[in-house]
Amino acid sequence: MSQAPSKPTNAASADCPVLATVRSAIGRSRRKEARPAEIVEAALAEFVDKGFAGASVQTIAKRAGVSKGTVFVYFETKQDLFKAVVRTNLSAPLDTWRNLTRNHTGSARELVVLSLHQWWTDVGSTPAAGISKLLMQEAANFPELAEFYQAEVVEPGIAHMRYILQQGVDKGEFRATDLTLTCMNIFSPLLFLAMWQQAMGDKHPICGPAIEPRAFIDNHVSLLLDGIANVA
Amino acid sequence: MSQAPSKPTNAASADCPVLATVRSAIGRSRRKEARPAEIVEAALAEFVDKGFAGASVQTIAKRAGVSKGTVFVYFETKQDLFKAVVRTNLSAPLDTWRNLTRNHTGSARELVVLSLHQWWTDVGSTPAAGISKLLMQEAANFPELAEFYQAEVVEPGIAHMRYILQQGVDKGEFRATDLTLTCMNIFSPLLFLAMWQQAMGDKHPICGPAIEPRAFIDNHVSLLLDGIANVA
DNA sequence: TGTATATTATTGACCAATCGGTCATTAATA
DNA sequence: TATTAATGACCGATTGGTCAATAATATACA
Repeated sequence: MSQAPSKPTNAASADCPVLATVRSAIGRSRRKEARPAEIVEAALAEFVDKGFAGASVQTIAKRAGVSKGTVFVYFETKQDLFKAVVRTNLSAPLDTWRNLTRNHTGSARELVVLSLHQWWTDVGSTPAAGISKLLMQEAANFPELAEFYQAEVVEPGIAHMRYILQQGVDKGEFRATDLTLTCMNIFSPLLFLAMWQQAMGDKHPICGPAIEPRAFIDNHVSLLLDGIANVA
Repeated sequence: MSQAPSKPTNAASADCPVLATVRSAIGRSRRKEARPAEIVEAALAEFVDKGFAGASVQTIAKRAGVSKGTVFVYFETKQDLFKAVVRTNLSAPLDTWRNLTRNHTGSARELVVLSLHQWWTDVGSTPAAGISKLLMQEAANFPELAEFYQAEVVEPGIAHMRYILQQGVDKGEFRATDLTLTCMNIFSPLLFLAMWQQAMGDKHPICGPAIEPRAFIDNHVSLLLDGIANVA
């Protein structure tokens, strides 16, 4: 209304030098259905790298191969985009776990090993692992997301592992412990490793010889099940 | 040189409504020695809350009870301040650990328990724990800090725990495992808990009945030493 | 099938606000 | 009075967010 329509200036020299994206060459294309997913995917990478405050919508748009305006066509605010990114990429591999458990005929011990390796395959080693790192930083500023994460990932995950442990106890394979604490102790090294790799992974050769995830998990399971104490 | 010296305007009505700090009432005071530490302390809280990009120097200055200009008197850039914050608050309780180990006469098992509880007392439960959360997010953008953290905290910590474990193995208390992996598996639940409490702690009643750190550690140690498998 | 029109997905110039950072000025101390 | 710690108005750059203009498509008509 009070906008001054001085000059549109379609000068193709502005500041966006290289799009560097798949669909770069061709100018604008119209793909209403595909856009949100593309933007969310680009935003995931950017948010994981820079955090919520550090990520710029401009850069996200560039990564997605669209203009900044387009981002705001599909997401009202930067916060909304952030929430969409988290909600989209949050995942506990619940269905896989359920199948694993349902079809399992061996020992509870084997099932624990399988579940943890499955988690690494489905979550820990995927871009979705970045969400954990992201939420750890932004939880205080997005309490609703923290609750969502708690309800959709943490609690179901713990409930499932708790079920496996309980079966092991019932069958006499495992001794009785505080199952909730034990579940958290089972998951925390994996979550820590996932975040660590998100933070230190690949880039600069820090952390000496990077941790080999599978060996780490195997060691963890070995400690978890048998402990390190020699039978006296 | 090209500065336009229009009007200094000492109007005491600017935009800084409430200082809300200890020394609020009195105007300016001159305490060259105390300033850096005060600013670093205020910055720690702000950086931990908001991350590097999300924290504003203005707000840090307000928390420290000084003006923004003063911050830049003592720290050249925001990045320098950030580095100072990390370097100042980084701590492995190495000396405490060394004394613990030197004076210890009991079993290696007891020493592990003591060391972990000591870590929680000296680091995990203190504001310094926020540094772990912070570095997890910013490591990629501050590789030098990541290396510093690696060299000053991670490696000495692992080396110390490794020493304890080796003694246990030598005395026949512990069985032989991959000591490096085992050390990381020993520390990761504690680090995870520390970060979790930094992220979710106190505020909004997420995470059901918040984790009780000491119980968590005891459970962890119990699993670590004895495992959960029943002796068949 | 080819052309004109209506529709709408996409754009980028623009805006107010805020950012990190500077520096001439101010006031507390020696 | 001389020294210097502390200040806050100011700067250029960048931010999230808006919107009239633009161009790619679907539709209608020939």
